[in-house]
Amino acid sequence: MGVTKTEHFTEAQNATALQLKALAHPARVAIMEYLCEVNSCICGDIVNELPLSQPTISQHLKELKNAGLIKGTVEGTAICYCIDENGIAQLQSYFNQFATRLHDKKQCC
Amino acid sequence: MGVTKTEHFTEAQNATALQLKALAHPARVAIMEYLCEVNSCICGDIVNELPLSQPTISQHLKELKNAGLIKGTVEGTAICYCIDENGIAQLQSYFNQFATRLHDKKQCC
DNA sequence: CTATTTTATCGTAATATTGCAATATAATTA
DNA sequence: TAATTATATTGCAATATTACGATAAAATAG
Repeated sequence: MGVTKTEHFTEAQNATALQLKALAHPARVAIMEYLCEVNSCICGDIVNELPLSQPTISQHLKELKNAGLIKGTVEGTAICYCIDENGIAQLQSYFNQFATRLHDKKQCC
Repeated sequence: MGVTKTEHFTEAQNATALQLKALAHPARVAIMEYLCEVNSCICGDIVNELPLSQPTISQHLKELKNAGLIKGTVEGTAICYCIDENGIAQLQSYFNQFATRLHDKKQCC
């Protein structure tokens, strides 16, 4: 055992879980917030900003990219990572809809 | 290695990551959506709704509760679990603020 | 008190994640 | 082409997560 039973859940539920999983680590939250904060599009000086090794940062960036939360474009020898507004918009929409549906129906506890 | 370096990130970043981690599994997304959908406050018939064993559901409920996303009240031999609107409000606010800050600064990619 | 019902916990196997040193790859420069 | 710079990949050890059978605990009913 120990393997998530994705086949039993809806596509949407699996997709949502994957997107949230990409943000379910403080380093990746920190990367997203840093990319959001920095005006210009910042490349691998995330490595200088965070107290993690270059391979570890690279791995976290890969996960964020796979989840559609950031995108990277080659820029000389460096790579320019920026936030993918689409991914954020999806999460924003998910929680806004959730909250709306929640207020429609009274909670009992 | 293999242990998350929480001490290097801000309290807020760690808290956000923990909350998102609680939702980073399709079963827990499904539980939240089920609790949201069901008008009355539903107890352990989540077990009947989802294709997972009772101990597994119980474990997932515990994680959601620890993260402040649901709350449970004893009701006879059963337990009534409902969504904690506070937790959802926090996540909703996080992504709304993130999106707002994002639109203020131009992205380059 | 005993049985029943409902939920939680324990123990454990299978798998996934995290982090980094070492190394590889890709683009540029000399 | 060779050296340099920036990033990615590999391999591995430590730890965490997922799932469930077995069992315990809590509340009620008889």
